Amino acid sequence: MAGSNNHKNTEAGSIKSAFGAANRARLINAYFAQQSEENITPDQAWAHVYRLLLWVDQTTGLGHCYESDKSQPGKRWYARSLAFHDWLSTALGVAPDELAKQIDWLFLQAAEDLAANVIRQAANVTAKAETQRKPYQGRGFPRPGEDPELVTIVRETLGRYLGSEPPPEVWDKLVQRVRQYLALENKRKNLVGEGFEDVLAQVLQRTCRRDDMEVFTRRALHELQGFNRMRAGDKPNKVDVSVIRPSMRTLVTAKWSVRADREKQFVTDFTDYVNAESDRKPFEYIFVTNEFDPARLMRACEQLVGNALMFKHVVHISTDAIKATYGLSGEGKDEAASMQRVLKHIDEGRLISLEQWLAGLKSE
DNA sequence: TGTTGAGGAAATGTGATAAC
DNA sequence: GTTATCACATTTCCTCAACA
Repeated sequence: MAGSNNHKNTEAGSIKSAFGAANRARLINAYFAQQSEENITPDQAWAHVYRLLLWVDQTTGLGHCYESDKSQPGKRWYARSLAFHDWLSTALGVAPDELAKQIDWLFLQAAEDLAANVIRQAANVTAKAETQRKPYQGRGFPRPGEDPELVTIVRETLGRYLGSEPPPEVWDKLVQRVRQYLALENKRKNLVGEGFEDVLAQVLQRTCRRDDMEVFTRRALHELQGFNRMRAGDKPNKVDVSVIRPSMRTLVTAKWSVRADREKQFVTDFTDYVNAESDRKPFEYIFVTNEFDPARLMRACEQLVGNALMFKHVVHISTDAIKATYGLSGEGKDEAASMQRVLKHIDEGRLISLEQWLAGLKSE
């Protein structure tokens, strides 16, 4: 935990970067503080990750397990999203229409902090903007936030229900609120990236509880025990999550989901790790993900370097969720085959659940 | 010593096109 | 007609140098 740059972020009510590392750490701590001790175990790890990070797709209302555009009604992943939603709400013990409120905790909290920050600074900002606009006063410059098209849409839709014409400031305010509402969803990306690493690190530490185990996030490779500095001038290679024990060094790449161009990065990162290794002892490379696409999972499980498998394990937040989501479907021929292969990897212990990985670390 | 702004890095999402 | 790939969009936070 030490080493994070807290600045003035710790005072409650004055959060500078709502989505930044310091506030994320604060929120994750707050989340676990309200959990009962007996709930913080490997078998509940998936639930903590999903409660903290998983969200509901705004367009379908269902738990997000695949890209939104492919999960629309009528498309192949809509059926699977329904199955996933069913599994998840059952597993968490909530009604399907209540799920949205039970998950996405980290984002909802951070968004609240962000909104509070905007309000706190609003007066300041408008005052500043006034002085900036002063030299152009009276020349009919566009007002900030002005959006005639959006106003037209609202006006035409409401039509005769609109009692009287609202003043321009009210239109501006409406436009601003709509903008903010739509923009909010885009900010999630920032949380799913580094936030996933933070949550994993906390889950690791809190469920394993070993004195001889250290967990780091985004630490430079050469600062980890037994890895050399790279050539001077090269930019340092940061490891998403690392688990250091006397018996083994585990380097983790954590990606909530995978995209083809990012798959290549796994191999180049691994090559860097191998080249930097200086203790002459083996280390593990592990991939933790919440990806549901069968082809992508299959490739990760089967990726070779030289003639050996690259990842010691591929870890999924919940292999039960995968099984439930795939169900009996599989429309394309290739896709059905990929699914079968992923299920086989689960049976054979190549693709394991977060619970299995944590239990292994704990009892080892 | 503290603040500010520019540029960089990193993340996922999306649309177009190529390949099968 | 589907899948893979590419290129780019969008957003935020971080770092570092310049400045008051």
